[in-house]
Amino acid sequence: MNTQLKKGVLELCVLSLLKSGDKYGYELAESISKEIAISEGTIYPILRRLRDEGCFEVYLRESSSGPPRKYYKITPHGLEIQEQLFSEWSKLTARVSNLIGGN
Amino acid sequence: MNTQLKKGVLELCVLSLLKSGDKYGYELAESISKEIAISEGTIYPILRRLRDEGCFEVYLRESSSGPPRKYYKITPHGLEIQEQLFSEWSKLTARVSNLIGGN
DNA sequence: TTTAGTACCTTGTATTATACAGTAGTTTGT
DNA sequence: ACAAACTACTGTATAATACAAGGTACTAAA
Repeated sequence: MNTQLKKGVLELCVLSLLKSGDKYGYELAESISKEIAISEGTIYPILRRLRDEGCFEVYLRESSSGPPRKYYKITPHGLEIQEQLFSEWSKLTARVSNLIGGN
Repeated sequence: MNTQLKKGVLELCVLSLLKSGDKYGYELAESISKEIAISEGTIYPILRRLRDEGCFEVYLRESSSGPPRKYYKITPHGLEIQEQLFSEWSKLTARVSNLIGGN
């Protein structure tokens, strides 16, 4: 799938998925992969960036099936960012529709 | 508007707009600006790239209200690219919807 | 016991589309 | 003569994803 089209969208996906509960990186990568082709390594830079921007709190939890998992918990600031991004995404898709019509 | 979300989309817009008839650069910039905020200089690198990839033929036509206009005429190859891009864009929007649900 | 495979996280380099600001030439109106 | 709108172009910067590689932990099979 076209790389460029995904720009910014994965960020929205990550934030949105975390609205419904804490998740760990690998889990997010798996969920997103089911709909959108991404290489696994793609997700971690996004998580780090968003964490650095204060969108997440992070904690470790042991797993019975592998190494400890790093869980991401969305913060109020993260929620704001998510809403803003979602709003821009919605606007953009609507406007592109206007522009290109049925073609 | 979020810069990253536009990546790849402007290309789709340009190609789609040219399906309904030849247009010149400034005209495309104006049309797109009505829906999506872009600075005028943004459009020309896109046009050059797509032309280099064989999506357009180009011709000059004098204008009575300014310097000569450079018209872009989409080629069969350009049409293919447009269809492909449109298809990917449609898939992406659908899949993002799946992923983020109502949130 | 060794090996393979899967779960999980990280990082560095490359790619590439848009942003922005600036240049430049033409025509019209004042 | 001058300003303003019209039209085209370019160079530098920014920033998100791709990809590859590496590393640790645990499990199951050979």
